[in-house]
Amino acid sequence: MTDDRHRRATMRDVAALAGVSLKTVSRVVNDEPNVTDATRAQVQRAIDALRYLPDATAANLAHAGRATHTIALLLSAVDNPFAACILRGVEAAARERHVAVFAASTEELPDVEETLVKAFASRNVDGFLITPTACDHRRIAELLGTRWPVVYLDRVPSGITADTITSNNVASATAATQHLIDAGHRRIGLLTDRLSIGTARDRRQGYEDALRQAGLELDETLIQTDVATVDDAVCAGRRLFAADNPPTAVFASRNAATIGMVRVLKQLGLSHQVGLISIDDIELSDLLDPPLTVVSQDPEGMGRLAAQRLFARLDGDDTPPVHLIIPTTLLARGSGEIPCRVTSRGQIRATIHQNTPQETPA
Amino acid sequence: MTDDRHRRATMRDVAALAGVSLKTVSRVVNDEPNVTDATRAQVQRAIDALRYLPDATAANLAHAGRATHTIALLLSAVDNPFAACILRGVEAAARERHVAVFAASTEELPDVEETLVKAFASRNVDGFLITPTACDHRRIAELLGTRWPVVYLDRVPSGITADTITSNNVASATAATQHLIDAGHRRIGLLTDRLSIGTARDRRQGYEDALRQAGLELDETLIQTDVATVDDAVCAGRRLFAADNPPTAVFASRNAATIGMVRVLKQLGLSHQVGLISIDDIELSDLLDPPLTVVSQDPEGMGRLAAQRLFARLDGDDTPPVHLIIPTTLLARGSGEIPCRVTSRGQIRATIHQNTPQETPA
DNA sequence: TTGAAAGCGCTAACAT
DNA sequence: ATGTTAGCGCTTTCAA
Repeated sequence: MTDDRHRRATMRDVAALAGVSLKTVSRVVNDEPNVTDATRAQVQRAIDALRYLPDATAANLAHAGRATHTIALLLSAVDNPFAACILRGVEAAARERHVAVFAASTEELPDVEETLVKAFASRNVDGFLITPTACDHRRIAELLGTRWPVVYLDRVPSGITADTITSNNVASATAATQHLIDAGHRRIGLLTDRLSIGTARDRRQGYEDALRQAGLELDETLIQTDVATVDDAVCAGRRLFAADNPPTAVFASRNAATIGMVRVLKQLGLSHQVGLISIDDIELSDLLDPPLTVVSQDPEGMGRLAAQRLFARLDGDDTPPVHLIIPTTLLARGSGEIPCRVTSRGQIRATIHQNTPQETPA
Repeated sequence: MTDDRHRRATMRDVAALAGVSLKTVSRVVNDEPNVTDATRAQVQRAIDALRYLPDATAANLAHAGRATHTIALLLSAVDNPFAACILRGVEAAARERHVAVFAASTEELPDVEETLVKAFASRNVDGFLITPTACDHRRIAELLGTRWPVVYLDRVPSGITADTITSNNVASATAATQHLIDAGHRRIGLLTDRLSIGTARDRRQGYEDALRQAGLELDETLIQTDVATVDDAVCAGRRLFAADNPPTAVFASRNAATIGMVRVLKQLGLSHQVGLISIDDIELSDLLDPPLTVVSQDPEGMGRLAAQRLFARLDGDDTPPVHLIIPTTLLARGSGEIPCRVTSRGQIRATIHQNTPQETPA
């Protein structure tokens, strides 16, 4: 061999050094009974001397069907703070069971999602935790069959029934919108993601519910969909406030939407005039001026719960799929309590021109 | 068998169904030559019918010493925005090579770090990317030997020489401190992590260098170490401003330190009186009042570069270890340009008492 | 209490 | 172009 230095000690090496059989070493490594203390010590010495580390994948292969103690977590993007907290929660639950976590980003692309699922299934993970992209998930469910349990996170997968953990999106959106209505607003803008994503649909639903309950009419021009990035949100926000009859408050239903909206309001000098409520708390949001009123979710709890559900499935739980809904909390911090001061049509628009004319499209 | 439904089709099953030998299926699966199109199609049909998915771990075991296309990334905490961006960069580079990434948090605990290293080595990862905890890394280096290459990230590991990617911490800290000096400050507070962490030592070094260059004396009472969390930073900040002769500006050398410091300054009503510069840009920090002046790092680039270095090692690069240093950028946005207005001793302290007496310790 | 043989799912080297 | 044999590192029989 050219690079024997790279070779790793095997159980066979340990057995040879300790002067026992393979199986005896196996017994010691796996803490099985029927080994005398003397033999055990002898083997242990060889293990230490060779710095032997068991090969978990070979062990798994031998005892076919046994757990690899490895799971895969598919997020839209691992660096989104919300996703990062989910990962944290998953990791916490996983560590207790000595389970390792593969983390990956789907980029919201069904193709990437499927590629990742195959890649991890091929690596023999025990199961999957997936934030589903907006596509029919029957393909993935078929691919995984009954061999790999899946728990869906944050969004309900379409086309299938499976274990799912989400926030109470409709109720959260209703509460957020209601909160703005309570502050006197009648024209409330909505920023939301692509409606192919269930979460976005739910939040729009909650928004509409609140308007209806308050007897307010739905104005489609106040609704900006397909807001996936901060830049999208900036564009959407500018569009809203360049319109003839702009909103007096905005409900930003995603963290990216919120960040963009805060940026726009600041640029337009409207931070203290326009009400703003957001879903998803972000670091520093309580230190903004005004502090951000948010409907705070519990991504870490979501991750932990999803992992626990997956482990229950792996432990043999074969009860019907459940949809667990995690409650949210409205944190009134300032931006959502700005009263509706606009009485005459167009007043806010005038303010825009005055402060930052260059920001308003021709 | 009790649960044959859970059984996964093997290459043998495919061979049987296609009426060919194992090896022929193997050739088709691995796109090897010497299979007629007809046979290939025949095998492919069996693969599709059985929804066969190759077992990557078995393949790896067979061709011993071959890559598993799996690496492990150890971060201090996966939900820290800085760490999450590193993960993102690593993932981007890894995906190009079809490499899967295990992500895990050390919690800054050497024991956890070692446990994780063993857990991933045992799972046959190809190599490691590690943000080292504050401990002698010879143990880990010995454990991993030459079998597993390691690239260290963000911090220089102590006790060993190995591939390492860091920011230019000393220079960044010097620049940050110098920036405050340029604004007229003479008493500059420093918030930094435990000095057992190299990064913290480097940043303190840079701070001291800048003071020395400006002919300013070092005042130990202005230096708060062991700031690891936001809460630590809040406490440290209060201590600084409760002192007899408080600083007129602060250099917060970590994102947690910055967040805590912003909080304290806001509570004390000093946001516009005290200069503040930070290392590590955070989402929303440009929207604070005043906007935060930061020395921005490139965690995503760091992650990507580290992964590329690891892959180079895996591809056989055996040149001596390198220490790659990623440049940083000072973004002057407001908080760091607040001029030094304090002329008489104790003036700031008076302000504190006036605004929020309850915040000042007895 | 210990060990020998068989085989997990796959690939390498060598037939045919 | 296709198949056979051996074996990766380990665990499971089952025998001693």
